[in-house]
Amino acid sequence: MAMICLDESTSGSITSSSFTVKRSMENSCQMGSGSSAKSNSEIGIEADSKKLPSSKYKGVVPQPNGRWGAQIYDKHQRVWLGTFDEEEQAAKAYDIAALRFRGHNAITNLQHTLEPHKDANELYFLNSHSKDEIVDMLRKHSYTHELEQSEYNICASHGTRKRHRDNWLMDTPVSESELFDVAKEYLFEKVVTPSDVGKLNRLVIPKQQAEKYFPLPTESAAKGVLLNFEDSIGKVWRFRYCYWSSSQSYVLTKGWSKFVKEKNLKAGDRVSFQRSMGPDKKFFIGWRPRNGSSFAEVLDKVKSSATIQAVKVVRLFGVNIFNILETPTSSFVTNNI
DNA sequence: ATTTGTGTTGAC
DNA sequence: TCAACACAAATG
Repeated sequence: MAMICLDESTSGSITSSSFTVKRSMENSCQMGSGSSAKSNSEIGIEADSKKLPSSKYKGVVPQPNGRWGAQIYDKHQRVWLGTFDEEEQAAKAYDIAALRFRGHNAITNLQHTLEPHKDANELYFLNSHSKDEIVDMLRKHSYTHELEQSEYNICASHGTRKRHRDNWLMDTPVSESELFDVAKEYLFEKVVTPSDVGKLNRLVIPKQQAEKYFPLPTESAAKGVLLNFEDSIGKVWRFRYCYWSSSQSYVLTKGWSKFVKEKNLKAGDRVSFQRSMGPDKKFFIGWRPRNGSSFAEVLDKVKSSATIQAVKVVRLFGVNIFNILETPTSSFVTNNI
């Protein structure tokens, strides 16, 4: 008889009694075991069942008490990301870990909106911390707070580059090619004027920057040239670039209004330009709202520092992330801002 | 007493 | 890699 009782208990009926209350509210009936994932996600599990309900989210596993665990596998090993009240919280935790562990192409549960500067901050934050640090934050449910804290710090600490000790460009498992095959040099940015976004279909490039970064052969100055610029989502924009002798200014003309329209540029917004550092020398264009985070401002400031050799901007997760090259003595050292 | 999250297994 | 499951370690 003892044997029978043990068999019954191991199947879960005893322990289930204490927690089925909450779970029974959330779930309903049980399905056949075979098919699983998709169907279970919408249907749920029977009230009295000893079976735990599968989550519809990747990396999310049910807990006996009705809560949800999050886990991710890395190097043949499970990494526990903590437990959460809500299934979606666990899913989000997995997503964050996936982005940190596997890069921007990682499959995630939630469809994250690609908001330019907000994402840049978060991705920069993610890669400025070790996997362990991110996991700790997730397990302690402090990730969001830490992230907000860091955004404040980034804006508040402009010149100081002490904040992050870990150099993600040096020790991160993110593949080097993934980072450097898209390395870009930050050139400059302009706060667009009302007429830059008006009906004139032109953007005035500040003379100094224009002559430095977009040199225009005098023979083609009036006629202009066509320049290609790739934006943060990989779309290529073609603008006519020429010199207007009447106003003695360099301008992007044909094609510009289309960019203004699609990006919904408003006066006061910032447009930035980058150039790939490889042999190809492609141009890139970016923009951010008037009150966006001040990465570009940081770059402009830190670039004027004597020890700064160059500012590298790399594209990661579809956004631009920058890196400083400086020469303390003779050797190169890479650092975070 | 409860909850976490690890040990383990088998499917993909 | 991944999640299902059982249960020991951890926690209150």
